[in-house]
Amino acid sequence: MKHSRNSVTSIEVAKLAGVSQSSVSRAFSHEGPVSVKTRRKVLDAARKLGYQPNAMARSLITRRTSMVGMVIANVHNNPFYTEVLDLLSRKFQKLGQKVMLFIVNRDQNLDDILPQLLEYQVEGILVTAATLSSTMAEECERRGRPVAMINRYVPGVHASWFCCANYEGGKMVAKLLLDANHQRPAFLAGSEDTTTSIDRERGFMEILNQEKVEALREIGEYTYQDAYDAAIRLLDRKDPPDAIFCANDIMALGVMDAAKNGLGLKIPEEVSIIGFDDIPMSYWSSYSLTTVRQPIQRMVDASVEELLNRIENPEREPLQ
Amino acid sequence: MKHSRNSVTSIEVAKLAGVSQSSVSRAFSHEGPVSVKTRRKVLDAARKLGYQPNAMARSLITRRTSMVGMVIANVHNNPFYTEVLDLLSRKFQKLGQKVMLFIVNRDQNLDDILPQLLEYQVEGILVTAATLSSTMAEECERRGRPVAMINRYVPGVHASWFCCANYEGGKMVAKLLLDANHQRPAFLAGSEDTTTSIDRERGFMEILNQEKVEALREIGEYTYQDAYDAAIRLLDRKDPPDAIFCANDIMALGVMDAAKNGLGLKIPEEVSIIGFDDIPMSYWSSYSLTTVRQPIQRMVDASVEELLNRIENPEREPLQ
DNA sequence: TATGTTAATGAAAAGGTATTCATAATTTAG
DNA sequence: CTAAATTATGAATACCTTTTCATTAACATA
Repeated sequence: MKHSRNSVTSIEVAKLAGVSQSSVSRAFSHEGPVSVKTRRKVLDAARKLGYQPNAMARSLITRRTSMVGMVIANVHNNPFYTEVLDLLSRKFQKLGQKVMLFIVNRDQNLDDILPQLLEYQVEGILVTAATLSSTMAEECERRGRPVAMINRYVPGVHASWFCCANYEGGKMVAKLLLDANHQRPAFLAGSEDTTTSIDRERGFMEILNQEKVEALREIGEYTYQDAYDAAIRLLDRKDPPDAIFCANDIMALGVMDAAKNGLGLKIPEEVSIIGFDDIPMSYWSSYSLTTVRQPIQRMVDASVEELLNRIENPEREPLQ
Repeated sequence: MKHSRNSVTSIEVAKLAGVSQSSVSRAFSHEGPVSVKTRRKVLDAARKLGYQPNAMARSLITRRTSMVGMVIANVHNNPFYTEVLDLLSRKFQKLGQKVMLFIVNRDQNLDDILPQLLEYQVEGILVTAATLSSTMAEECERRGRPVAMINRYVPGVHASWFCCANYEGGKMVAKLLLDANHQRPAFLAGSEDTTTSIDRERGFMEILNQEKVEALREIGEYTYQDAYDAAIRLLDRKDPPDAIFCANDIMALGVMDAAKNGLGLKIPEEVSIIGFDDIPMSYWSSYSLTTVRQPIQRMVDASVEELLNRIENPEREPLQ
């Protein structure tokens, strides 16, 4: 099947403008010596023909693509990552980077995604809310394609990562609850294999253990419904908790609804609920959720800038 | 700045495998006659060197990129489009298409986005919740890059579009309200320049006009907060509506919170509220919103399939 | 065994650009 | 007004593949 995309090339533009192909190239790349006269001739001809440089051909010779890969999970069930995605995309756009997007499941293996990104010569990869195997991360780095991660990290691998202070956040919540005289806190974990949940819990328990306060524990899967169900289990026992710290906001909202509407409990009189993320919905008047804010804009800015910086200033001889 | 991405080429693989570069290419492209022996030699050598074909070089000669452009707005403030984005991305992935993503503002001009997509040789463009100028849409089509739109359309332009039955949905809601004996309905419009809001309102008003029922009207900007404020204005007047049909679900949630928490009204006893989209949050027990479902999966499937189909079977001679 | 078919291989070209190098045109300095 | 320095230009090359074409190897048929 012949695909004869009627693409007009720089040669045709050159012919029409009465100059060489080199001059066309120079007129378009905002560098290189071109007289204003030929530049004008070229741009005129280009407009007439609807010419536009071919980024594939250019990247072949410049060895640059201005493309980055973006791998993100949890977009559909966690507004926090929706916002991350939004901010990341806009930030990359503003800095002139094209984004090749892959949306995956949180627990999905990326081993078949990464090769695709590398095949398309992305210059760097940003991974969010998904976990990269250490071999894969190293493979990318070895090929000179830096990797930056948001809210994940791979121990022992040379990749940049940007997490908010999850551990400290957990501690903060524990102190807050103890100060408010809560006797029987609970932690509602997200998935067991995410460092965010683990670190928040670790900080939380650290303080509670220090004060010899025991805590209940339940697990959800980072979703509203899972959290709702877990909250019912938690609150329906003989010795229910008087405060629940949730691994993220979406879960906290599920817990609030379970307490309020499911069991008719008053919040915060009968049970306090605390989230993590500070998604827009936590402000909604049906919830007014107490939560720990993640500095999302700063995390996005920092990760993007680090990634682009590592692209522009590659470490010497990444391989051997 | 020399960017010496230590990329290993097919030539080096050929050398190591002791075959010609052509054979390397054939071994990787799952077509073409290759003996199992040479294929094995090639793949061995490739693995040893960490070789991977360069998609840029390939696309240059095949004139195919397997890349599509995706332009989407309202991702951060409307979960409906978050889900559209998620489903679209996964669908494209499943069909072997790479996605170049642009997240824009709803009212943003796409005139600087489209050239970037064309420059990178995307084979088609999918636009969602953003509006494409007719000249731009035609420009794409003229270049043989089909355009498909979800929930938008450009009159008189040869681009595919997929909207749910907004007009009929609006009529349906009006009938529902009249059947439930509502006397004083209101419509809360989203932005004035989106066909979704316009069409839903048109259907809604059509039925009300038929029955000589007058309707109140307010405008928000498709956001929770705007809708909240508009609802206060609407419900705080001497002659408040007894039912509010909102242009989308997110607005309906804002309206519900305004009615319930802001003004202490009972829903649905004192005022009925109806949304449009059927986002997950409409199920949440704090809301239990009545809403019109958009067949999101079908819209996504249809639009993607149509787009890819038009890519594979281009109209004869799109230009003149 | 000789001949005709098919499969496998390598050499070479093509795809559209940026860039180097040599040459030509222009400007500046002397 | 000439020499030197600078700027502008075009021809040719390189980037890394896929694909065509011609050639060779393998195989089956007569």
